[in-house]
Amino acid sequence: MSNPSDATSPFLSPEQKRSAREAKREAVLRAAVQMFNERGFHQTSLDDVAARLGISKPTIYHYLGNKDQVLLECVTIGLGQLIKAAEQGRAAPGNGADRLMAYLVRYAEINMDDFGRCVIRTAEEALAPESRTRFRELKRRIDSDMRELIAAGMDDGSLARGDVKLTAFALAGALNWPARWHEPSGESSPLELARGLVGILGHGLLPR
Amino acid sequence: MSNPSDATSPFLSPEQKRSAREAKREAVLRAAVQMFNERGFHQTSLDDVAARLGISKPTIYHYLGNKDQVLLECVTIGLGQLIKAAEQGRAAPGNGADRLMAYLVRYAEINMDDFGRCVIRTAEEALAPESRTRFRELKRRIDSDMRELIAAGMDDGSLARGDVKLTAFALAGALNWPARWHEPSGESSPLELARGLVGILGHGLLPR
DNA sequence: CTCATCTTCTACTCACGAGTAGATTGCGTG
DNA sequence: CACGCAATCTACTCGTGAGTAGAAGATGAG
Repeated sequence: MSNPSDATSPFLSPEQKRSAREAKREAVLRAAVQMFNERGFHQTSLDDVAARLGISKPTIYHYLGNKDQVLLECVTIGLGQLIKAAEQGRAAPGNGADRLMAYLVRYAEINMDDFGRCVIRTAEEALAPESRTRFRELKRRIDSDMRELIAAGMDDGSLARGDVKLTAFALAGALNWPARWHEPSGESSPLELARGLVGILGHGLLPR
Repeated sequence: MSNPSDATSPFLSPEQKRSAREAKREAVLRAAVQMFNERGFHQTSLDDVAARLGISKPTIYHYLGNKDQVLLECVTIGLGQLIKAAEQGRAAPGNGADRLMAYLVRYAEINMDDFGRCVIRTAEEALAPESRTRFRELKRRIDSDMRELIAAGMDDGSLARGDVKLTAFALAGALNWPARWHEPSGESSPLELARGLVGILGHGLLPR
């Protein structure tokens, strides 16, 4: 509107510059997270990441402080998606069980995506102490979100009563695991898989 | 019996020497796996492991070829325990569901133990290519063991029918996860936790 | 007694990769 | 025009840790 550079012009407004910078930062994170997921954090040097983007290592340092921060940003993005999913889950229609299931499906899907996979595959020890603390805090938040949804479902009678904490661990484990085995190029889509897993967890192994 | 060195003698028979050597090898693996679990593989140098045992690094190399082999041996031990558990599970009394549940409890317990935890916490990328192949083979074996038990239970009607492969992934995920969060020094014992988790998986989230 | 073998050590080498110094180019502003 | 700032590069430093060379002490065999 008030911005005079609607068309393709080499003269960028301050706002455009900011978002260009932001886009580059994100491109670095995206490339990094994919390589971390493919080859592992310790097997991926920042030189490798730079090469993938056709840039040099100091450029990465221009956008991000150090390798630890690159990883922390990646997992923070993934955890942010999970937090958002919990908010949406709480607002979903239906009873407690419906809301939990909606959340769980989304949770599993995120864990098959770039940043979500990174959250699961990242061992805390890989992070520097302060980053590790931050990582733990966010994960604790995710855990408490899940427990809250579970407890609500047990309270309204739409879920079987049981140990909330243990249930959360069982669900998290089952739905985190795809981050380790699911091949993005595989036959079945993340959504199908997510629904399948949640179905199994909902009904249990034993016949009804 | 025929061995003249029953009492404590500094003169060791060939057999004693062999087992002494074996004991040292195992001590190295035990120390290594504990440190890998605590601090992570990449954060643990063989100098660290040697220091923990009060020996020097070349001594480790005297018993094991290289760091990769140390890790491979550790996970192989863990996977061996899981294979053994499957054999015992197949021989357990009761119907298919009973056998599966017995196996699952044992499976979860192993994953809270030193070598089992290492299996779960070890990312394939950490291993050298040939070791990685071996690791994959063994894990595939574990997976097929579990699927076999599941399929048998579905066949005899003691388990609900469903997608065997997906069910195996859901169970494995839920029961592997404790390797990441369970604190050996925690309140509840591995056996209790294992039973709790298996109970949840058996009955499902929804009320019956 | 001597020689081979096993165990262990001290003291290296060497590659890799995180992180930095400092130059360069180019745009935008006073 | 000159200066500052953003973006990017080439070419380093430097620590760490895997793996090795080679010596030294014990033990047992011929």
